[in-house]
Amino acid sequence: MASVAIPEALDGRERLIRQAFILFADKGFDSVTVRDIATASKVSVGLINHHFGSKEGLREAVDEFFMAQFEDAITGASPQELNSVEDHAVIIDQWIERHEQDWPTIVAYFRRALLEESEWGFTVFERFYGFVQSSVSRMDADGKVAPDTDQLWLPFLMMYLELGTMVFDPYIKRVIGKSGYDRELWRRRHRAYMTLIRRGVAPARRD
Amino acid sequence: MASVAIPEALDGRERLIRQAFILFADKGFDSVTVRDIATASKVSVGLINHHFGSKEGLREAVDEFFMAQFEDAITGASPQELNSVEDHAVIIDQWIERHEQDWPTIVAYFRRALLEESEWGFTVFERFYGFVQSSVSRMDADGKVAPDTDQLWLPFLMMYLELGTMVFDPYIKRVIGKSGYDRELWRRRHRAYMTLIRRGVAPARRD
DNA sequence: CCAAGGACTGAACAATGGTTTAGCAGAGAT
DNA sequence: ATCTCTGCTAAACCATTGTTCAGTCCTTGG
Repeated sequence: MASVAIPEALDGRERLIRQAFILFADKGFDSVTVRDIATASKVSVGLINHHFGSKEGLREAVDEFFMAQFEDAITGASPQELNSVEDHAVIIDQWIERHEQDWPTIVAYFRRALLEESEWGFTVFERFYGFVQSSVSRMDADGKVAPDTDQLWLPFLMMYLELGTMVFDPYIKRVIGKSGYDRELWRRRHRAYMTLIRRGVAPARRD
Repeated sequence: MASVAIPEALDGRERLIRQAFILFADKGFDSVTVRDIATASKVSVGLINHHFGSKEGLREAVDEFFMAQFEDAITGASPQELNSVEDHAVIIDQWIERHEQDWPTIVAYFRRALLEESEWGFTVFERFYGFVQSSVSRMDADGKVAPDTDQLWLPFLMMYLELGTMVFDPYIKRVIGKSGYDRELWRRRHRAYMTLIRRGVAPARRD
């Protein structure tokens, strides 16, 4: 339901990948049986092993499928000019905007991958880290961050704010009834995030 | 290895709970078989169903066992006086300090619970949220936070910083070789966290 | 001293789920 | 027209895993 329907026209292999993507995102790799996937894709069980060798092989194909989108998004966004630490958040926001229709599935899949500690999940984490880290150190070179900033932890903490929003979204849904990526909520989150990064939580010092 | 060895003297029931706690934390509920647990606990498979009815029953017992520690920690810390938003972080730090010897297992279990979205995981999340939320609004009443602060998101963002440190610790280990809860690293994280909360990342404004 | 009940065992059971395999249909090449 | 390769099917296979059950041992109460 979260994602766009899978075109009937695609061949079995392609349907399997896309359907498995949705199912893995929704229930996690272990909880989805090959029979579930086959039925939902309207193919026979055997086809999975025929094309991918094993269930694990299917996972790899799905990871690749997902990574293609992710990679494209990262490289597509990079060339932009970064003027402050806040900018990288803006880039992420834009990416989310662009992927709006299947964002829920992407979040869910990402979430699973990160929490299942698959090799691939680590790759994604590392890549994201590199992205945030380099923009922080570039900003530092430009004197845009406080001199006593911890260059090791700041990037991690900033990642936690982004990744936390993904990983804990199911809980946000239960606490306030809507996804944190809901239009209005997301806008608010953006402002709150920016404010936190810009000046922390303390009241403005009256100088 | 992460946790203290289980005393031989304990009866089967108790050994099962503690051993399952460690195994669940390490590999996740689904990936641990009842035989694994039984063998590690030096009892027979049948004993699990004898005491807990089912594997699921054992999980509940383990959750309870875990919650007991958690609860005790929360209530033990609450009465303290809170003078700024930073203080709740200090309380958390103290708690971690107190649980040092089996902290790694606690983190791992917590992590799993959140991933699996068990009913219980939600309870823990909600409880933690209540804790952070109430301290933020109390601080607000005392004029300790900026007036335009987003009362909904700030607590969540602060939670993400704490929970992110737990949930992504396996990745931290792989990126920098040590756990984020490693003595020295943790100290640095504490400072970085405080700085972020206090004044964001921008250089001090020269007034 | 005997009966009862609870902790505990280990073999047997039944279901689940990933994999294998024999075979079918259709498209393209010879 | 036949051969062959490929996508695909469905039944059968078999290891794994949670659960059940008959029975042993030991402690406690009468």
